[in-house]
Amino acid sequence: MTESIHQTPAEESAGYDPAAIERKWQERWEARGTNHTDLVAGVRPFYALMMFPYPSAEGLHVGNLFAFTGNDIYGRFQRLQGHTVFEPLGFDAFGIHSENFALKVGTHPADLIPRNIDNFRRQLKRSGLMVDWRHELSTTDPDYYRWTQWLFLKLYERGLAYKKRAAVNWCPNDKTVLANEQVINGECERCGAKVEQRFLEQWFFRITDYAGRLLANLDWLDWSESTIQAQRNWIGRSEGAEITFRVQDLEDLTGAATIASGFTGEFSPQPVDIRVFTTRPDTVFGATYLVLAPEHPLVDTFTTDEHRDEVAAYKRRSAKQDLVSRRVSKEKTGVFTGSFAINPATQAPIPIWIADYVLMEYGTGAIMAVPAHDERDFEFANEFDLPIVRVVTPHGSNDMRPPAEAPYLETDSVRLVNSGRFTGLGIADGKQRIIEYLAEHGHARGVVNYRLHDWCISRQRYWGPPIPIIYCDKCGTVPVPEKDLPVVLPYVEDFKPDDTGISPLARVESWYRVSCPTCGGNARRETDVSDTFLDSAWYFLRYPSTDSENVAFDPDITKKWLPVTSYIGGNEHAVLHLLYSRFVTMVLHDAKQVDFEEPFTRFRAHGMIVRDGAKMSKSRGNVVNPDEYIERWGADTFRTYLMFLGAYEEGGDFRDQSIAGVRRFLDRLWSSVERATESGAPDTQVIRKLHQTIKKVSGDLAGLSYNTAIAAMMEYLNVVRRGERQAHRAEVEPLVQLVSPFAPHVAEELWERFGHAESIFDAGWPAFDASLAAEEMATLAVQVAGKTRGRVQVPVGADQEAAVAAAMADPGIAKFVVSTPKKIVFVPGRLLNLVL
RNA sequence: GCCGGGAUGGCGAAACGGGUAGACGCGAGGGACUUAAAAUCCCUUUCCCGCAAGGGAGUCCGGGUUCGAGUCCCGGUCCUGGCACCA
Repeated sequence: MTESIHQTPAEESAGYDPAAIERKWQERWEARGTNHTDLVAGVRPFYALMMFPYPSAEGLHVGNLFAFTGNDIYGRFQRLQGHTVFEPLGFDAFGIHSENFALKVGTHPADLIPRNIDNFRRQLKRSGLMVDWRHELSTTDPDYYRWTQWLFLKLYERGLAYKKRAAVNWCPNDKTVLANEQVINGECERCGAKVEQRFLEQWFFRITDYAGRLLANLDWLDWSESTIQAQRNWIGRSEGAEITFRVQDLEDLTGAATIASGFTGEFSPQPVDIRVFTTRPDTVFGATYLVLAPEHPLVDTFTTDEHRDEVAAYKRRSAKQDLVSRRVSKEKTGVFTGSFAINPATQAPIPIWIADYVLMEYGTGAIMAVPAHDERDFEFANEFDLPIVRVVTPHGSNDMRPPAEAPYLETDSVRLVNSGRFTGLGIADGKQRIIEYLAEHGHARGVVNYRLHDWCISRQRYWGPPIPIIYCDKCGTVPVPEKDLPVVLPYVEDFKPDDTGISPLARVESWYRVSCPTCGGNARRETDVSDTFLDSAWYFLRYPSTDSENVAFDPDITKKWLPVTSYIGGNEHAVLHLLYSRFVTMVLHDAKQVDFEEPFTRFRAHGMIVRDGAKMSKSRGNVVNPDEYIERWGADTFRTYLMFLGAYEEGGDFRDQSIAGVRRFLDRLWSSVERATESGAPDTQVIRKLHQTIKKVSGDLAGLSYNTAIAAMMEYLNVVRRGERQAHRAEVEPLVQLVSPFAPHVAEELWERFGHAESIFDAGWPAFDASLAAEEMATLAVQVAGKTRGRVQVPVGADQEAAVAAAMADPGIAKFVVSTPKKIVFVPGRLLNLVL
């Protein structure tokens, strides 16, 4: 029992030897298959999913481990509660990150990635996750991306994949397409050259067709509120109207328009209508000019000869600008087209301009400008001396002058002015009545717009799954037949993007030259690869079916295991990854491939872990390398510390000094178990505290409140050990179970020392006795006139009378009660307030 | 600019339908054990006044509601994450 005093100091200070124990149990788990999930026979399936990592060359980031540990604890807890838990892990290894890194260090990604994955797997295994490694996957594996390509075909079949010309960021120096993240202040992140806009034919998925459903389901999903909000904003529903403005006197311009558009056929004197989208149809009387996006297809048809050069120059200029800096620069530029349109409300002719502050991608690519009530229009009107007409004013104000700065008035306390028969109406009424009025004359209709864009999945890059499409001279676009999948990404020595602006695969003639699957004639493959987000949009469907060779996901297994029971990940993926996964799942649902339309029943976003108050980054030199810490403190300590440093859903601050406290806790637990006695009876007060602790920890784990669960266990252990008392086995054995999700290795070891042959993770979760968990005596805070003056002990359930008597019996309290209380506030078991 | 999250001791943090502010841990101070140190164990530790008993103040700032506010409401400051000319 008191062996420890005979140990060498070094051994004693170590408390227990994590390295030996962790090795022992990791080996034993592997040998016993402890972490294997019986996907077929397992009862009460629980799919505990974590966002799979991108296997970087730097190795596992502590942020990954923070996320995974939190998920692992939750999974282990569910297992202990009787679920069959499936906790798979894989690698998101395609993409521009890997490719760029490989370029930088001069390795081939196909060589680099397996090394990185090996390193990640080693690190992950060391950290003691309950992962069933038999279901590991990598998105770069042809057995995986074969089905990514299959997924593309499913979308294509359903008309949800289409090709169109779209702008990309182009670095004229590196001669390559850049992702938006690679453009820093309008310059290439690598060489600093000014980035330009280029147009390429690209594949898109029609996610906008699903905007309404993607939005509506957010109402019932059990997800972190912040994530739901982010998705709502991203989908960006706005209600408004499409209003049609007719271009005036087009007859006079048609000759010019015909020439400009290269139109050589028969002239037909069709009037030209410009449709605009607005959320403020109530302000149509204040629309004093129209603005079209420079790339709007109608621009040339009504640009007058006089303005043709200027317009053409402006279009060239804005086309040259890269996508990012065009958004960043707020200066208003634009040119007049020379034409006028009729405002359908006022019948007045208003000038038509083009300007790059109007985006072709949103709405109709054209707006009616109401400079009095829109900040951007206001700036533009001031820049170019365009008229400003006030049409909204606060109640009771007779101010008809144009506002000095643009107030975006949309409240209950304003009314319309200068608006003909609608003057005097409120905003909501005005909107409705004006739409109705314009609609009668065919000038308007109510519409809903989303800011969500279709998903561009083409990447003019090498390191990704080739898009399974073949272009035939005769048959046109032909999807690769399913039986020919996968379209294997060839090993290409020179995968550097070049000045063609198209994928490196376009240089590999032996690969792209194929015969048409339909007619056998000359054909070539699509040489773009798909977006990494497509790889990760369905990986959760693959995990349970990694053994299925002939289907992407086995129908029976999928029915049993999906949708995912619990998904935990970072909010950096709140929008793209989670939205794309939802979209893909909905499509598969519509294609009768799965019987659910939402992939993740419950999602929780974990927080971010910083160090010494600042985000970890290589440049700051404050990156935590998990290996070092596991080496020094052991995986159990490291895991528990990560969970202790802050609220899981909020993140926390990593402090080197604080980790020692967690290690001390585990050391104390160890020594208490070592010294525990089985003779006699446990202390009843301690047992009472134990049951309270079980209750508290169970509740905290269910709510991911790991930090407070750990605090509760520490508090309990302090009670057990108070005054160097020897613990009874019955006092500490359940504590070992409570600790096991956090510190699985040491818990297994102690469990074995208690004489159990089975894994602690198959032993269930300790139950608490509600009557024991309840307190006998309550401490009541006593306030006199709202100030806390003392506390008294009363039996639980004591009534107000008893509480007052107890309070008045305390002279320290009674002395403040200088008059008869006017009012007594009594909260049973908590507080008594004597109001004088 | 818009949308999230946040601000609590020397430090990381607790306080979950408004009800004992600071649980738990780190650090610090004191003590025990030791020839000594480390480790371990015990005590103290929000701040101010006081030898003490005790008293006062206190959760970013300013108001408000309430018997009672870290928590709710109004206004502001700062930090942090995301989006960004979305009509």
